Amino acid sequence: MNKNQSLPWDHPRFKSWVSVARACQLMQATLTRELAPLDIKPPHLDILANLYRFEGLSQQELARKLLVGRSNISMTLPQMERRGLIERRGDSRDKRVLRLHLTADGRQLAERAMQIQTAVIERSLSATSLEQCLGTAEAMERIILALQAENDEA
Amino acid sequence: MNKNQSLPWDHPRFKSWVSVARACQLMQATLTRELAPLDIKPPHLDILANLYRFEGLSQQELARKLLVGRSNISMTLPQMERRGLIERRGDSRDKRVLRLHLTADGRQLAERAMQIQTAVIERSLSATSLEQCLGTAEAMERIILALQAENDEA
DNA sequence: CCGATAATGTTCAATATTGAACAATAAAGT
DNA sequence: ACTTTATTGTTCAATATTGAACATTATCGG
Repeated sequence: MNKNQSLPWDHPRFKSWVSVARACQLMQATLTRELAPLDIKPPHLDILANLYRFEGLSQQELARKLLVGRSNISMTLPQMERRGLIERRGDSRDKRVLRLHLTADGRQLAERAMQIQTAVIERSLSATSLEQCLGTAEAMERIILALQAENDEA
Repeated sequence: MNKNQSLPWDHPRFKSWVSVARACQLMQATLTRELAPLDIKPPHLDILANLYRFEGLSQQELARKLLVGRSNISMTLPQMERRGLIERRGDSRDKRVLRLHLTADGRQLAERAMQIQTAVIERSLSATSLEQCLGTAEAMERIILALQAENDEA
């Protein structure tokens, strides 16, 4: 009778989420492989893409968007700066913050990397209808809200 | 005209996938926090859950299921063995492989951890209908197949 | 049987990630 | 003005993860 505890694998929502997690992991692995020729990894792409879209972000804001610690950003950015991909300029009003900007090289690399990422996504989702994609996105947004609410109280 | 290149954020599938990835990251963070009292992290739970379900797995098989390198498993398992959660017994037919088993403690911890995980999932997906969960799972399975096919050729 | 090839697990160096402690600056409360 | 509290970025030690090189054992072709 299994100790009166139903196994997780019998929960439909649990099983669904396992599929989501696995797909994410595989996507990550594929993206890592495809980005290798550019000599960057998914975390770098995340940074480049965010700076591409949101010019002048601070390190704190960037860390929050990427859901990583400040120390992570603080140790990763200098590498990218040395590679000439980004610039860090002090904010004139608040001497604590550093505002982040892409260089011309960084912007170009960002475009190439995002093109690769888009291609991978298009390939893997090509068998899924637009409607189902949007439905999935909607479900994910609800989950994101629920988890953010939980994380905020904690 | 943006260099004749449409931005990724305009691709509906791209945007959908971003939601998926973000939800996964948040779920991971939440799970990490909720598992802390048991003094384990998501990777350990993955191992425990797989051994709970598939008794006698080899390290290689486990690594493949979890999508991590063999070396990862090879460095993580001894810790769990020292904690008395698992056992590694040599296979009698093939002297290369080690077969993995949960101890009584390991099984108990696995149950508690899976209960926590299930609770987190149920909470975060409660606002999503079963139909939509299943629809999402179906989409994810298709994506998994596509990505596995890609990874296999490479 | 024997040599070549493949599979399994281990080790090691390189890299990534985290959280805590810290210094500098800003904001708020008095 | 001044003390307290918060915020931002950095540093450091601890931990995780990876890929390559390696030793051991299996398997396959002759």
